[in-house]
Amino acid sequence: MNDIKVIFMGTPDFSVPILQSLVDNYNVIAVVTQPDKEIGRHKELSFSPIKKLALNYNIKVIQPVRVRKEYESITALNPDIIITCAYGQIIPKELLDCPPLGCINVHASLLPKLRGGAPIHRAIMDGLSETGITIMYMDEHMDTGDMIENNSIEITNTMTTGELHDKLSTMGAELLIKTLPSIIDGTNKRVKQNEEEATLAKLIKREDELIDFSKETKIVYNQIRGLNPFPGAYTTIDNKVMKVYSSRIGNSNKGINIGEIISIYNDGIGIKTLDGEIILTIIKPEGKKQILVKDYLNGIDKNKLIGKILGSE
RNA sequence: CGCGGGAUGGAGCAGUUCGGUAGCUCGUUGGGCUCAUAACCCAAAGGUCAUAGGUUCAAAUCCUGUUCCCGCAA
Repeated sequence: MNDIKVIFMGTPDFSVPILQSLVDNYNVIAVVTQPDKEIGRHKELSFSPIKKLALNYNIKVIQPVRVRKEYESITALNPDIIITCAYGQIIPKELLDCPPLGCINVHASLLPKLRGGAPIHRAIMDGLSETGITIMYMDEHMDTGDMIENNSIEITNTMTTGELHDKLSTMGAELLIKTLPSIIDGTNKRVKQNEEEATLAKLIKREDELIDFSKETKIVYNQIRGLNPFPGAYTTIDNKVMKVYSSRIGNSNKGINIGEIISIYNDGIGIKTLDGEIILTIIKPEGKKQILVKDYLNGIDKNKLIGKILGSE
């Protein structure tokens, strides 16, 4: 059964372990990924992580600009099954109907919770205590198809998106390999999603990255760890952008102004929030590298820092 | 060549405007104090000032090229 023809569609690091495990166990005849992008300051052409892996194994790579229109090179390969994971484009009906065993998606949440493009970031930013992986059939809408199998994982209070990403990525690969045999021989489960329980995990936009200190401390804290390590939460200081990668919750009630620097600690700076204090511990000032606030404080006059307002333009 | 910031002992910075002794806060090492300490006191080690060339009696500083890092925009 392992000689069935598999096509994998995916793009970022998250989908790399999934493709790797497929390559190890099945006959992957082609990989579909996003087109090469000009990225960075000097517009260097960059391959997606999935393309790099595929090239290592000499697997055919297809990179449609719009897969909605350019699906024929994929259907022409007559795959038995298509497996997607964080591909980045909507799959057209023509493609969904093509493989006899269907189109299977590996999604990084416990559906119907957190449908959409940023389920890992949103799980932490929303302060959830649990998330997971769902293996599902795809349909014409975003993450709404019937569920086959899932596996949950606890989100601890200190976990970042980066840590959760890596755990879910590994879990997704394992669950897929465990589930695939039943899909191939037709003995798998098939459960409809409960629409009433559905939530959305929208893509992260620039405005989602700006820290709003007028929110509760817990919300700010979740935002910061939810955007670590990428793309990073940010605020401004002296009219310059400052990214914030790590923080802890303080217990001071000093200060009047939201966003004001109210305390200096050995390892961080305390900022006034709606209901208390958030202590920033890892930051990246504009033009600098990411540094511990402990180190940042060595180079500046601490007395001048007290009373500054962050995020005030 | 999209716009901008940056490179100075192990870390974070000042010094560059106006050329003239390598400085600060930490860390490290050794010693002291202390019941004790991440606290305090004393001392020491540690820097081709990213790199190449130019101007000059003299360059971290002025001029030119190069490399690397970062923010924005895509």
